[in-house]
Amino acid sequence: MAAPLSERKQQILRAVVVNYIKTAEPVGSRTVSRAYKMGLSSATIRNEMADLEDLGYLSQPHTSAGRIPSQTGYRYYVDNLMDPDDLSADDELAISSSLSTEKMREIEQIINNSARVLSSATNQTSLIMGPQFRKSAFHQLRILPLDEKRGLVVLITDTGFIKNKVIDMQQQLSQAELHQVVSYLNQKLYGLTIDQVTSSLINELKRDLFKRLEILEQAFILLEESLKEEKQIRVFLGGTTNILNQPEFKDVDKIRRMLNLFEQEPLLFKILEDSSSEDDIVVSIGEENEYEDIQECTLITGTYKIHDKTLGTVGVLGPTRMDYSRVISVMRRLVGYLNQSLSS
Amino acid sequence: MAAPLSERKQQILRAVVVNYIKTAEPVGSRTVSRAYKMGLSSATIRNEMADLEDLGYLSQPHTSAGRIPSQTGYRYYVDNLMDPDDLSADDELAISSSLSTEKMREIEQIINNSARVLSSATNQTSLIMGPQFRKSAFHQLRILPLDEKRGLVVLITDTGFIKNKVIDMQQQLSQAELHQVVSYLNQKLYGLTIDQVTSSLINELKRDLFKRLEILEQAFILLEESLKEEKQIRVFLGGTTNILNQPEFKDVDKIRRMLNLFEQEPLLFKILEDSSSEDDIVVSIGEENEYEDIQECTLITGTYKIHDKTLGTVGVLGPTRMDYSRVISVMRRLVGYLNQSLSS
DNA sequence: TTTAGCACTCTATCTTGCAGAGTGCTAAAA
DNA sequence: TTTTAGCACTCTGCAAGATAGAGTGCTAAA
Repeated sequence: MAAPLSERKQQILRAVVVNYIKTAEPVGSRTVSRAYKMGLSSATIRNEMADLEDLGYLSQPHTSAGRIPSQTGYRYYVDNLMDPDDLSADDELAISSSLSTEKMREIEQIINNSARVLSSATNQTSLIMGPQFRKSAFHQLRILPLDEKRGLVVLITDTGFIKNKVIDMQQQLSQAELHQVVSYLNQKLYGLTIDQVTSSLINELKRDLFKRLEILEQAFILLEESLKEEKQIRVFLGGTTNILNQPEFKDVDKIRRMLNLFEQEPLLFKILEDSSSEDDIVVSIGEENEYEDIQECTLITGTYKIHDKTLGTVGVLGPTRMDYSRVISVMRRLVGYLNQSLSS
Repeated sequence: MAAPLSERKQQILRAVVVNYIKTAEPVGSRTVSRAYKMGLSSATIRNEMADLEDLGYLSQPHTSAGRIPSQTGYRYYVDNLMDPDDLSADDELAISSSLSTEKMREIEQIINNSARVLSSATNQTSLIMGPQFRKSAFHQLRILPLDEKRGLVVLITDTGFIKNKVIDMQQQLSQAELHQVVSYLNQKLYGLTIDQVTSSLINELKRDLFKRLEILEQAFILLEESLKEEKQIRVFLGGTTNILNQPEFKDVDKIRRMLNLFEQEPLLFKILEDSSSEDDIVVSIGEENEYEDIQECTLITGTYKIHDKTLGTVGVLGPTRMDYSRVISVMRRLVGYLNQSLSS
């Protein structure tokens, strides 16, 4: 399998992949010899293509059709043959304008826009995992009295999350006492990620503060509920209808399975999390994906950060026949802008 | 058009509608005479059916096919012929258990669950408009100092919305001054709906308070942004893939148009708002819908309330061939539970 | 007024035939 | 030894017919 391909074979493989990505039609020897003038007749190309098929890089839908890349073929293309796609000025503009011009304070809105841009620039479906609340670090807890009976607990993280909850206070507490308790909690919790605020830690704190327990019970409930509630993180989708434009999804049954998948947020979350790496863009082709439902697809993922801390994952999902170099370029650019606009 | 139908014609019309809803196949005279033994031969039924076609209640896909209900036919059925569907114990349980058992604090989660239940119980796509922030009444505004340079503005409505925003305070303000300003605002705004807080009102308030203007500028921005940002209210969808099971959507192009519609939240919002009435369940059949995209569909809507105040709209969207009586029953029940669980 | 009977129409499906695209192989040319 | 031309062969997709089935409308009898 690791036998290095001759220069000529590489050129032919590239030609087939590029052509198939563009046309979605099996590529014949004539097409290759004509379109990519390398001074070879179709017969020669035919022989080479037969070799490439034996080596597992190409396959034939039926005896008298052209060749299409196999999964291994795509992999070889991505690893060795692909040349980087320079984004057009238009693309560049589309990405930057939809992200940076507007002053978007809401992180949710930024993510949503990103999903839209990513899907429309790639013509595929995009999935973006929202920032993971649980991985954020505890920053500040406040309790704001609303009236005699109620208060507002506010929890702020370093990544800009603000969680709040109205609580009932069964027992009156003086301003000073409240302040004292709150600052104790802040001191204990500061810098911990939400994940680290386990219930055992909460219990420990409760013991320390048991005198004021009744009032703070509700505040602890906020903490605990935050943990539970955010277990399923939102995954933002863009361009789910784009798969309908792909000829490989003209079968209604495949469409159904795909759309069904899109409705299962927790699963999408797992898929994204599993196949992504913090460092670079990851390309998972066909059966390289663990999840059966997307083994006819390619998933390309990247991660975005705020102040060098990984916040979430960005993904593009489409048929294995996808414009790899374009998607990768777009994603790289998008992630760049995203990092930049989140850090401000 | 208003000529009353004979009892027999009504029975036949009902038979055709019921049968077509069930099978999605044109209904022939033989089928009607056999299945609904009313002691008439198929020939007689044929004559009656020809009459019903002349009257506009039925139509024929082609000369030698059975009849299918026209839009007018469905309308007549819904208004005069339909008998109420008693929900099975299973359905009843499915609805109640997925809504009331769990202690769901988050309104978003309640709505989301409702959408799921509604779509799975009806096998159609469900749309639920979240509570309308803009129609909520202003309840309380608070400003909570976080540190020397920043504060948290909190806006609370009577329907339990809590909006907040971190603001920069360019200028130090004493606790007392802040308190004074905030209570002035609360007094002026209390009880107004968010819709009523127009920018002219805001400007007026700004004039009154112009001495502290710089600090409060940010608080006003929160108000104004709330107005803008919430213009497009979230519409929760359930069972979007259900349309794929409907034989009328076996055309990929129709599917695409439908799914495209589902991605346009503001449009969905308008559709729901326009065709709903506060009082009862509304059935809009085919071209009775204003929006071209759904003129091959039927939209059934209802509204849910909290303390007798209308919060949002619930809808079921599917082909005109839908099980009207079932959908209406399910929706009526769901809205009941929803009202109940929101008011607590 | 209802019914039986029959000719007619339309659709869906299956078969057949054919053109087009592309291959693999062989033998000749470089 | 490598490349090329030529040719027979295979497979698909499409169009044109053929056929069965369902259901109608009409007419004449009950």
